[in-house]
Amino acid sequence: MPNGAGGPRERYRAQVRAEIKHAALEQIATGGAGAVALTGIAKRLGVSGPALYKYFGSRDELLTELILDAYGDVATVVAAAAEAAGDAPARARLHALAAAYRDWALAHPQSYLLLTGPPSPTYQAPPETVDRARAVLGPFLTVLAEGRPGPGAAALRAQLARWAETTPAVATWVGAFAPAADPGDALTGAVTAWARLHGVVGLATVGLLNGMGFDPGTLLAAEIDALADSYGLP
Amino acid sequence: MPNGAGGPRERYRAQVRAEIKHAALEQIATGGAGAVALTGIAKRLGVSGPALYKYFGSRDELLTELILDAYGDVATVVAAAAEAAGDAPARARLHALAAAYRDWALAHPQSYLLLTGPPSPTYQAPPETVDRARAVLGPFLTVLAEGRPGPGAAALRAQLARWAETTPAVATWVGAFAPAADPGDALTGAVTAWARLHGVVGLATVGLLNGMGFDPGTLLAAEIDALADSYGLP
DNA sequence: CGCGTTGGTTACAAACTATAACCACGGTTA
DNA sequence: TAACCGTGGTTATAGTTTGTAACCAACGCG
Repeated sequence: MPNGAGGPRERYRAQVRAEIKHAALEQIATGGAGAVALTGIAKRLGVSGPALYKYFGSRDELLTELILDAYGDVATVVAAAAEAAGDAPARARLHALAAAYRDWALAHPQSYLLLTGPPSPTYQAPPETVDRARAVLGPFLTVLAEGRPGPGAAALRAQLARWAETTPAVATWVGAFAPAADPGDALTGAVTAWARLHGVVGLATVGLLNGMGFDPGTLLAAEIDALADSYGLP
Repeated sequence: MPNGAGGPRERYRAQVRAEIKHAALEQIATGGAGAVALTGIAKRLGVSGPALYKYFGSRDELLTELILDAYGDVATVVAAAAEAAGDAPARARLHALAAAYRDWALAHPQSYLLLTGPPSPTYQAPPETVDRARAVLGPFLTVLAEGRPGPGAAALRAQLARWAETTPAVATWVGAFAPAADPGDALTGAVTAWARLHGVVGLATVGLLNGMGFDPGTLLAAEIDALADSYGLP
């Protein structure tokens, strides 16, 4: 029964795995997900070639773990922002969450691309990613549950309410982050916020906003403010 | 001076280039941009290997051309929607433009990913893409020039107005699509619409919206409607 | 103190991009 | 009409990449 520390072999194994992931993250930061080459990592680590296959079964397995780590990072950052925002007005808290998301993404653009783009043709996203994504969106659920969607979102709200009714996992998820709220309202807000975040951040990380004479943060702030308006957040 | 038809050599060359691009698009449709393998295309075309280098200098050069073609396709589709919408109310026209964009993206998700994601580490986006992107956004400029941004977008509007003032190409662009409008207002609307489009469509094409119990089109409609609201479009 | 798991190596297969050298056909032109 | 040379095609080759296979050494555990 391996405890947290484990034997010395396991400790070494964990450390080497961490080093591999660290080197892979450097590759990603410079060249994107496609630049993660196992041989390159091996060279950088001083070992050679197939040794890495003792630690990761394949390149995709390594990428999967990096993706899950990245999701965890952004979830942590967003949760910390929610914590730090304390009991500020809902609109201010929403802006804080969005800023945390944006800052993380713009600080690690290639990692964000890792989350939002299929890195390799053979890669298949693991199912755990949906749980991680829900963890990221949780705080938004909490904040937006304090408002109500406008009439234009009625159709969306109906679909999401039905989703929450028919899928227990979703109901427990929204229950965990917005206990007293109407699930349809909260989900509508979170999904909309997600789309607006990705709209700005996705374009920015890909570089399509470069040279357009405005700051992505300004655009995102406007988008989030409009969302707060239509939700009637104070 | 090559006329439209050109000599027989040029005709043949153009046809083979088109066949290569067609095969590449099939590869993209199934496996994404990373799946474009020159050897695979060569096999499919019955020729072998390096023959393709007589038509495209490199894999990236082929991808570049595909990207420019895809931008052209989107621009055409959106322009056609603007044409078809005729003189309907501005809100209806905006929805028509957004639907055209969404339909194209969801019909060719991998091509959309080609536009919005760096396919390979070595790839460098060509400068023509910005012109193409502006052509796509043009009709949005026209429609949204009929409204005015809300107070929450004041900072963004100021930055974009300054951009239009300092960059002649931008001024002529907005002048072509929204002659009588205030550039800051029109640009704010187009950029915001672009972000909302990409927010929904980007998430959908990557598959992150799968299994979430709602239709991306519904979300996008709500987003566009909210945009029309804050712009005061009839 | 030895035994076996674990980590590491080299060798190899397969796929890919890209270059080089070379051949054959066919359109253009004298 | 006939030579020419440019174009498209070939094979051979170099260099990377992901993986697998076989083998070796060493370290930790009982």
